[in-house]
Amino acid sequence: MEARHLRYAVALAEHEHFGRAAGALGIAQPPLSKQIADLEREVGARLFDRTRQGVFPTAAGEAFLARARRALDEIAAATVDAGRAARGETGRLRLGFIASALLDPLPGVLSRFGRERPDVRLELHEMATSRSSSALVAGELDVALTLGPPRGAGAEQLVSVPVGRDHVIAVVSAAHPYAGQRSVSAGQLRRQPLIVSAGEDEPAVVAGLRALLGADSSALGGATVARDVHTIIGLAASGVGVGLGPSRMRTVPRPGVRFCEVTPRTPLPDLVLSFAARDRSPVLRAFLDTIRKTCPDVGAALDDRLRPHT
Amino acid sequence: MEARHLRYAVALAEHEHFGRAAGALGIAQPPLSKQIADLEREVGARLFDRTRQGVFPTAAGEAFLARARRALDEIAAATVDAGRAARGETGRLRLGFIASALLDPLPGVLSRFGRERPDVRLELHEMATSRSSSALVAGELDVALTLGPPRGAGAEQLVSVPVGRDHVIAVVSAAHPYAGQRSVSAGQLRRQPLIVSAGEDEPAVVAGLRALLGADSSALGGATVARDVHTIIGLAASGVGVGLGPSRMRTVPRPGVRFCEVTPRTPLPDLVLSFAARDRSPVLRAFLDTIRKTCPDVGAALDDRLRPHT
DNA sequence: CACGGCGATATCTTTCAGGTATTGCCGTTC
DNA sequence: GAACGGCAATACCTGAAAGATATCGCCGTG
Repeated sequence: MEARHLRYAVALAEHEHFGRAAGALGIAQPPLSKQIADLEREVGARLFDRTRQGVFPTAAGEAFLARARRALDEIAAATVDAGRAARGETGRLRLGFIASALLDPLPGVLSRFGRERPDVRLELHEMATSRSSSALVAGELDVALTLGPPRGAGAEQLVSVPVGRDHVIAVVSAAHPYAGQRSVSAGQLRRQPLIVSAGEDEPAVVAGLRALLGADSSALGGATVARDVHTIIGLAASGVGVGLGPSRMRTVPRPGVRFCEVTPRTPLPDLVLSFAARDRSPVLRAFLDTIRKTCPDVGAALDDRLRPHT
Repeated sequence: MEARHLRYAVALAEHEHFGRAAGALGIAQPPLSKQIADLEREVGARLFDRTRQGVFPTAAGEAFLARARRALDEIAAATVDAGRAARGETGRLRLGFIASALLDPLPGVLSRFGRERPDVRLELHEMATSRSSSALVAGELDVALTLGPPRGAGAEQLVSVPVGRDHVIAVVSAAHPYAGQRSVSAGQLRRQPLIVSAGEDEPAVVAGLRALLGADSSALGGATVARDVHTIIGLAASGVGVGLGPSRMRTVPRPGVRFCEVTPRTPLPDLVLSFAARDRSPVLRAFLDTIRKTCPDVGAALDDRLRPHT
């Protein structure tokens, strides 16, 4: 049995007349008669009563037609759904990210993406850089925001683009002596109780600070260790000491707190967007488009990475 | 798009391999490749990724396949459902009947039919003979049990078969002087308070009684009029008088009551089964079969009525 | 009784599903 | 790195069947 038979039966039921139904189908009457006859033979039951007043479905015909209409609806929906999926309007995007990405690029990216692709199911997984990398390689994530390029086995199958530069800044309470300064020097830091993060950013920040404070980094030994940047800022606000963290923490709105640059400027690993090089998923492409529109300076770099593979 | 395309896509998704899927479908590999290519062109999206490891649906392919599987299920169910409807296993039967039919043939018929055709929706409508007749002609009923053959416009389009003979019997309380008698004579009735029905059976019963009691039917003038046979029996049980009703009321189980024949035996109109002569509905045929099996003496009469039209 | 509308049948044409043979592309293996 | 092999795509051919045209048979109607 073919979809044609269903379409013909439905048209015949609608027009109650072989000639008119055939006309509506764009075929002549004899082929329609034959197709209906074939259908009835295959089903093993008469589906239509031919009377002088018109052609009407039998009880078996009604039962058949109910299913036929649903089948045709499914077939039509199949094409529509496939098209929507192909254009990336529906589907799923599994995003792995480090916690601090929630500070800067993610809020704008996610709200824009959610507006542009309301029917894409977003799955957000906060995880460390190394786990994101292996999850990407294993196909458990579609895209990731990590600190520095992904590392580990299979990393060469990934495409990575830096989406933002980052460096160490300090945060102090508004009452703190440094609060009025535009920047804080390494020497000033050595004389203060410090607050650093134990989160994903921590090793990078600590490494940066070691470089900043020089051989005499004993100040780090006594540093207060916070769970995340929010805690750093909270502790700094209450005057416990000078908080040190990634420049992205500036975006956390918090009264009674001042952010200062640290001199010399101490770079941190870039925030990096990465995904499987062979992934051609339209949802991913849509997400990359959103990234491109949200982070203007990323556009060219992304195009560079994508061109050679297409 | 044809069902073939859906079947091929589903098979390809299942086998993840053009050659093996084609084998399972009983065709060669090139036609399968072509059909899938045609399908992808029509849908306007690539549905399968051909990799060295195998052939796997894209996101669009997954969306398409979900619909395709449902469409194929509907198509398969269409044939099954049509077959069941054609065999009268599913559907609807609208039955009109006079109240007293609930006493005798209906309980057995309905319970048997319900057992044999559990998926047929039975619609029961108690109504007078004349309304059943017009409802049958108008196509609002499929079959009816009436008192006497259907009458009124269009009655000649109906087929009728008597399903049971009937006559007047009497009912009295166990304490009544007539209680021990096998039969009651017309003369005895003339000397007693009588209870008759005002229901559908009433005109027929009254007409029968008039014939029975002769010109001197003044006893009827003073008769108590009950709503239905249950009331007649109840009143008779309480000693109000002698109840008169159709012999079918014997089937009402009730202690403290005795039924007597009335002499001379006074026939009532037959209980008649009727349906539209042109109705070929399998559910109706199944119902007629049940009637035939439940009321053995009806079989031949039904066959007589059906043969010439088939 | 002739006519006209409608579905079925007969016959021919054309399209296209499916078969066979072959090519092209990789990945694997000596 | 060259030969091999597995796999999908392509080229080309064949046959079945969808569809067109012409006609028939059946009724109901004027």
